[in-house]
Amino acid sequence: MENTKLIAMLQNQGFENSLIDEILTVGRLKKVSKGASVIAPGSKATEIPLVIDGTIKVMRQDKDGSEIFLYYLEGGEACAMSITCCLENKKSEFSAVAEEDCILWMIPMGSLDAWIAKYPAFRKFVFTSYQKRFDEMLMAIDSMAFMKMDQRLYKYLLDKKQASGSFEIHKTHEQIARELNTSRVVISRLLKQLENEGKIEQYRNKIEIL
Amino acid sequence: MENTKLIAMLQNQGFENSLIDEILTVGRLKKVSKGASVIAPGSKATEIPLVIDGTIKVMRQDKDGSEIFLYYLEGGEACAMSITCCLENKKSEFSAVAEEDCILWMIPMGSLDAWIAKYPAFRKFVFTSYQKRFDEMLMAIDSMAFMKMDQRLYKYLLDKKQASGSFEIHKTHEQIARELNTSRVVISRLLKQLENEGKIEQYRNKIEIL
DNA sequence: ATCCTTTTGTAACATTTGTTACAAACCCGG
DNA sequence: CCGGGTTTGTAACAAATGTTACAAAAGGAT
Repeated sequence: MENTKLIAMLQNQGFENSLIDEILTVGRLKKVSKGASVIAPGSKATEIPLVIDGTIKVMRQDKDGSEIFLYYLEGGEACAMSITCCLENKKSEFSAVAEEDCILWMIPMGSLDAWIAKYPAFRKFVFTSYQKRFDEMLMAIDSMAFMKMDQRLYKYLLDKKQASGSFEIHKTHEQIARELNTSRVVISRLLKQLENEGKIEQYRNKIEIL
Repeated sequence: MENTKLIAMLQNQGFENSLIDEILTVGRLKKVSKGASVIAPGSKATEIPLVIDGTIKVMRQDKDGSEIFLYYLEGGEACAMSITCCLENKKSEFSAVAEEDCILWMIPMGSLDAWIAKYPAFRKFVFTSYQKRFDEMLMAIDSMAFMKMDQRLYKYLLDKKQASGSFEIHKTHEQIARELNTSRVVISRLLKQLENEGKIEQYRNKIEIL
């Protein structure tokens, strides 16, 4: 049944039938359960993950374990970074973790360059993916450069709502603090503020957006 | 003579001879003097600038005129963002300004997709460009996310030294403050600190890196 | 219910960054 | 050499963020 969904997804991208065949032949299904790592930083990508189902959280990390949330990868999206990693044979600069249980279609890098040369729709797909990631990295940059933590937090909550399609966010203050690279106390403080402003309601392990 | 340099540059990329011919035929020379805008935010790119000579400063801006420095484009490099803009027909998300007098080769977008399909070396060039830009955006993200202003400032100075090949940086505190999106007083304070630590020496309109 | 762990609330304080104001130093044109 | 603009230095203070410490509340397991 995942196959059906995958095929629909590929057709939806306008992929040529022979390309779809190749993708199905060459790739493999991979299930990743919530919280598991999809790409570890420093690892070498040899396959490109295409998200069939679920959400993947992409983050940047520094040496001493701090991290900063960048964006979510959702159904139908591929990890553009992996594409370059594959083509350039470079190490991953990201870490990616399954935000929910995920189903991925792993495409080995071997065929990539040829597909780009051969299939216009694939070319378009690859460049559109790049564009999206660029945009999202720019959003992350904008947040960090131009916004104070209270705004960043609220934007984070709204983005999370958007990505999950739910008004309820199941995260602890500690987790949120990690993703925004700040401390738990700061997040508690600002969440309380947002609550007072009537923008959210708080429960244990849960925040509801109003 | 710019043509000689351009051709050498293209050959250096391993471009196929027929591709070089096409690039020469289709493109046009553009000179941009120091301080002039190369890409205004919100403008639509129809040509891709390839830097023959000089340095271009690429920044992100927000609505109220604040900006944040992202990276420099130097000789031999193309603006990856313009490529996606062209292919996707989207508006520019950046602003780019000539940091010094620049000579550019402007390549109209029309031929792009065909070249990517046809020339392996061009494909490689495009993806390498993307990779570089991604890396540099990540560096910018790392700075903002994980570093305090004093470190960011020092890194900024070292990057500028790297890009210009000179130990002397001809900028005012005000200009630096703008690029790091902070205030002049903060920069003066931190530069004084760096001076006390023996890392730099300050003069009017000039900072020397030791 | 009781114990234990996790999560959240809060206070007090330190550090970093931003703001305002003004003086001093420098540079250029006349 | 004398104004007048620009650049830099500095102080005093405000606001935002980070840190430490501890208490209270919630939930799960036995």
